[in-house]
Amino acid sequence: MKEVRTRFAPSPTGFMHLGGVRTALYAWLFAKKNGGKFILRIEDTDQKRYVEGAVEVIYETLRECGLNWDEGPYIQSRRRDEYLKYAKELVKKGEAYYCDCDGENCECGGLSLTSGIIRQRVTGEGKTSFNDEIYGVITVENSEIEEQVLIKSDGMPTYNFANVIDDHFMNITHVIRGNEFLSSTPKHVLLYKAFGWEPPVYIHCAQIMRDSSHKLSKRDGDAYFSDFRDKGYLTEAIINYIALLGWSPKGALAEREIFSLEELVEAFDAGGISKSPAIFDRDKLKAINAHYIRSMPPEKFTELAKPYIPKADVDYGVLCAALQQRTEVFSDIPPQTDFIERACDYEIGLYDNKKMKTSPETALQALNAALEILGNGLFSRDALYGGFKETAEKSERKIGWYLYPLQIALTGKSAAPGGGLDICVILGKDESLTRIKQAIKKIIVKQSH
RNA sequence: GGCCCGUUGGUCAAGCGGUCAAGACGUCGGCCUCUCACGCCGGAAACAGGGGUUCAAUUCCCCUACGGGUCACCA
Repeated sequence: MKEVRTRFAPSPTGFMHLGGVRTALYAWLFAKKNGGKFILRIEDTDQKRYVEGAVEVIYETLRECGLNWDEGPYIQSRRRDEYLKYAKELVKKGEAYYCDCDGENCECGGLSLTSGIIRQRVTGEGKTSFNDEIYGVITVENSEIEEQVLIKSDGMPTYNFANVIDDHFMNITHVIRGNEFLSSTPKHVLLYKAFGWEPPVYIHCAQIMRDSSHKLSKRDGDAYFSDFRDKGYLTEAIINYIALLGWSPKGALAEREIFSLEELVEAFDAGGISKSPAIFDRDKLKAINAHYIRSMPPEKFTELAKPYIPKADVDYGVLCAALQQRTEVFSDIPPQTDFIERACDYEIGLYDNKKMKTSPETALQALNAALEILGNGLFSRDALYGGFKETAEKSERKIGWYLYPLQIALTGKSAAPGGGLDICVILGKDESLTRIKQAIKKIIVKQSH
């Protein structure tokens, strides 16, 4: 059996697009699943489009995602003479010719041989067909295929030519790429035929879309892998989601959707790649990211969350435990923890709560009680809870009647990462007492108006 | 416009001639509860349309509609 060899062949013209990451992922998974090799090749034959630093971003992204390449990176621009050599061979065989400027769009201005342009010769008769693993047999009339340029006037090969030469000599067995190349594949097949080579197996993947009629583009602001990583998404979650966008496991695994990279290798199967484009769903990505966050060890969450939390003298253990269930993306943390530095500004109407049966008036009583409970006895969650419970029972009120106002007083927010009691423990005794006193003063001042 | 490809709930999707047409996200309702969440339970929601083939079509074929890709000395 021939060794499976796949490749990822991006051009360094920007940053890593999510679609590119997905293509790389599928190619990598396919190679690993079949015990083969994954090759990286940089297709930089268009010098005008070259973007400084883009190559490094490709390397870093692939490494960060765990998609390590077994060979390469091969750089096409450094192999230009190779391509020219094979183009000349085709000319010798009569399968290609120096551009004679008959082409409508030819710009070599009658320079003919000196233009340096080499085109493939295509007889307008017959058909060319190939088998795509996803789309099946595709056939086109040769009359539809143009006599494409192989070597440009600057001596560089075109994509279509370099791609074929490299895939052949790098022994690529399976070409996995986006289906924007589906239409140019017949040209590639014709080139293989001209050389007398065996074409690889083709696996074309449908695009990732922003909505039903636009693909996810760089202009949307978050089409890049780095956009998501910078917003606080976990790379495992991004990879997991991307894998499922356009591919799904079959049979017994059909209902499963949380996969580590290793598990994806195990489950991957090209037959599960879908023919139709998939719309990128931010909510779903977020849900998967949330799943990863919630199931990570608390210590790990604390470590990753710390940079997003204001530095202060608080109980991080309790805070992070509360935050972990409330974080879908790390960037959710700052707006939840802004109360740590000081209680947020609020209207005393916030004390009105139908379910808790509270109001600014009752809050005054509740906070005074809290002052007493906090002031006496031990400052621990259990001790405080006992204190509030006892007080609540004596007064025949629900514990929330005391604790909800406490939360407001401490945070100034109707929604906080934890109830009043938790916030107390997080802030500590002194800070809590200070804030309660301030809150009491605030209510009294407002009410006297 | 020519050529190529696609079309199951709002989204990702399972299904590969006979199913009450999975599951997840989202959404709605409920439970839990010191807020908000988490968790749990439940609901609404789909085979683009029309012809065939067949005892039987979501599944096979054709047409239409809609969508996408491609028609460069870009990849």
